[in-house]
Amino acid sequence: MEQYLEAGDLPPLFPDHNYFSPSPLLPSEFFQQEAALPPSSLTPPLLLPNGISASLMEEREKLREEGEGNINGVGERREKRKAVSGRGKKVSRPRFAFQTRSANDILDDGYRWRKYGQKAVKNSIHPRSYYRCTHHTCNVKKQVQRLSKDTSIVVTTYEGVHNHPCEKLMEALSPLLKQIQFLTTRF
DNA sequence: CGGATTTGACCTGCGC
DNA sequence: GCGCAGGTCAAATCCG
Repeated sequence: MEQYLEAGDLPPLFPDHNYFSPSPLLPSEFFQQEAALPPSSLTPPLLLPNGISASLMEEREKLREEGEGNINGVGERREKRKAVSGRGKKVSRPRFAFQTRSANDILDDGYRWRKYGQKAVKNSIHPRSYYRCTHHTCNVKKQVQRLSKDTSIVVTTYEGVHNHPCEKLMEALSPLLKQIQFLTTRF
């Protein structure tokens, strides 16, 4: 389900950024604002990019794990990709996007992200960056792109839901939790 | 030295 | 079938 952002349903922890999405927008609507992208290139709601299914992604993950330890050549990689292509049905993943007005591209949302790619976007001077959550069991992704129309605005698109607590949030809360625990045992 | 980032190659889907 | 654009991979490189 492609989600709208409701008031009070803000993404977690944006200490240094001015949240900037007063009206709910779909991810595709954000990119429609960005005239850089022709409507035909907009990803339909809830589908993975390029129509890759979640099951296909899982299969690729498995292949990557199996291939761990040996260095795969390009040809071998191609064979493996061929082996998993065209299978699985399209499974939807939750996606939502929002805008922030910030000089910094990287939002501190409390989660840890590893950058795995960057692509130049057509008709836009700013590249789009691709990030994956570093938590080993979590395959949430996000895309970060600065609007070419208004370069002070960063559009972040999240894909998937974290299956683990936010590290920074837990870190911030732990002294408080300890104190509560202490007080409840005393009284 | 290990984890994160960079970056060119590659894959896939889509429109013509 | 071909070319283009978006998304991903993984070797090389960087950095703490």
